[in-house]
Amino acid sequence: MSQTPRYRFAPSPTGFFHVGGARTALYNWALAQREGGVFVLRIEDTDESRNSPEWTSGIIDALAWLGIDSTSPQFEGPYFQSQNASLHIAAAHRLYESGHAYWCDLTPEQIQERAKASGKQGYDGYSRDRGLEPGAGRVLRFRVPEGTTVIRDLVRGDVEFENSSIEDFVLLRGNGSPMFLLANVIDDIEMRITNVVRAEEHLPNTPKQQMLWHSLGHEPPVWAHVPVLVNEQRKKLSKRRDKVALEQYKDEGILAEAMVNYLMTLGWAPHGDTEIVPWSTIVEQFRLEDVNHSPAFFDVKKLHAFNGEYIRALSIADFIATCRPWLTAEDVPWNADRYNEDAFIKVAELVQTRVVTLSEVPAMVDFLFLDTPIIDEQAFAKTFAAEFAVPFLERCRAAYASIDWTHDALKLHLDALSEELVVKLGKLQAPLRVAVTGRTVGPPLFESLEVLGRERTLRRINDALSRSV
RNA sequence: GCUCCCAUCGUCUAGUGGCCUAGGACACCACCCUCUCAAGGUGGCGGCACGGGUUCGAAUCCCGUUGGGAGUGCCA
Repeated sequence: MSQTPRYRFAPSPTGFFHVGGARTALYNWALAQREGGVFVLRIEDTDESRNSPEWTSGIIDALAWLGIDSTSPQFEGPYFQSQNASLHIAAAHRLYESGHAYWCDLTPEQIQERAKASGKQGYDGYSRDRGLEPGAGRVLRFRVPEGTTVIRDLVRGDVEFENSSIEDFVLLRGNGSPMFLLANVIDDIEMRITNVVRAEEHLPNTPKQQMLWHSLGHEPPVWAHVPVLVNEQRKKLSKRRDKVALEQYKDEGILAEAMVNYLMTLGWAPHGDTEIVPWSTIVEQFRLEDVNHSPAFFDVKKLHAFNGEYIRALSIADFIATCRPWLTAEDVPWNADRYNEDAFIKVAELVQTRVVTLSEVPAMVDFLFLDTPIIDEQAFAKTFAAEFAVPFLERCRAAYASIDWTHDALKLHLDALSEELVVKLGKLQAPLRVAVTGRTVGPPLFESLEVLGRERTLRRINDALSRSV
């Protein structure tokens, strides 16, 4: 009879949610879902400097954005490591009483001196058999046994560590507070965790944790250490150098589904030859045994490609709804009261295939809501340098004053002009586009004009004509 | 330094001894479509780090070399 699998995600609240953490959380969540297990969230807040209540709600929000729903029956927590401190300390004392740990009065400086004198690194086990009693400033150290420790890891297979290469590590600090390693293990035991899936950087700590599990009389969980995410220099993603905050990607208009899908293809791939798959497929197919062993480059370009796919897959109604927050934000280039959703709806379809992130949307339609367009000077100079530009615009102005105001009629007229002036339509329309939208690229021009309206179009042509002389 | 991990196109990956003339995706290039730009379509470029084994047969197994990475706190 197998027990229900209990996975866990144990971030420390450092102020923002890291994309690497997001991937680890997603791995755990996918597995818990598929196996009918539980996803336990534990906030590892035992370091004072990494603790602030709003960080925690930030984590919950980030998880929710990723689709990890804290109200799901398969979600448990959040638990707070700091609240279990007495449990950690009690366990440490049990370890002392059973002979698995001992007290040590060496200061870090003394340890360094001894290491220097002996030519070996680290703590040398000096206090192992000194039979010290607990006392002020004394740390409790784990007595690492002889032998070897084998970690059964689902992604890496068996990893062997020589115990002699592991020093007697600290369980309790001189001030009596528990160390992370201990707290982590005690919490996992307490929460009946059966599967630990986390980043590879924890692998070197795992033998210590496994020894703790055994010393405390428990069978260790199933381990799985997944490769880290790296930057183009192939270094672990760091918040100092790299853009790693999930929030930043959300703010630039990355869709959660795209982020989730992309993250899952780092170190793993769905079956078949498309990587764009719904979460349900991922849950069906994801197995730790299939996770790649080497670090994966977090490629923003590919993330954007995924995002473009997801944006284009949206129904037009969903696309409009998804754009709304970006079009009604504070920092939009037009006066908020000038925003007209009906106008946006008319061009939405044309915008949808032209953006990769939602943050690009406002700049693509700003000319509709601005009194006067934001003129790109370089584009203006370049397009108005053409000989035909001014005469063309003058004729355009004359014709557009009376023509039927539909994109077809608008275009038809330019087609005729194009033939007459022997300038290809593609070139011909450029000055018009710059005059009206301020830019050289954008949604199809005649549809844009139709939505803009005759009056505003003519005014902008006038403005352009007068500034070009 | 020491411990551990890793190695398929530029990048993310498929591949678990014969289906591999190594497949897909992103990026890149070309062409088609086209009112700009996209989107879409078609095609192209490009890889098993190296050296030894094992085997009738190796990207796949073993060993070594080289190259990367992670860890190495009274941080988490």
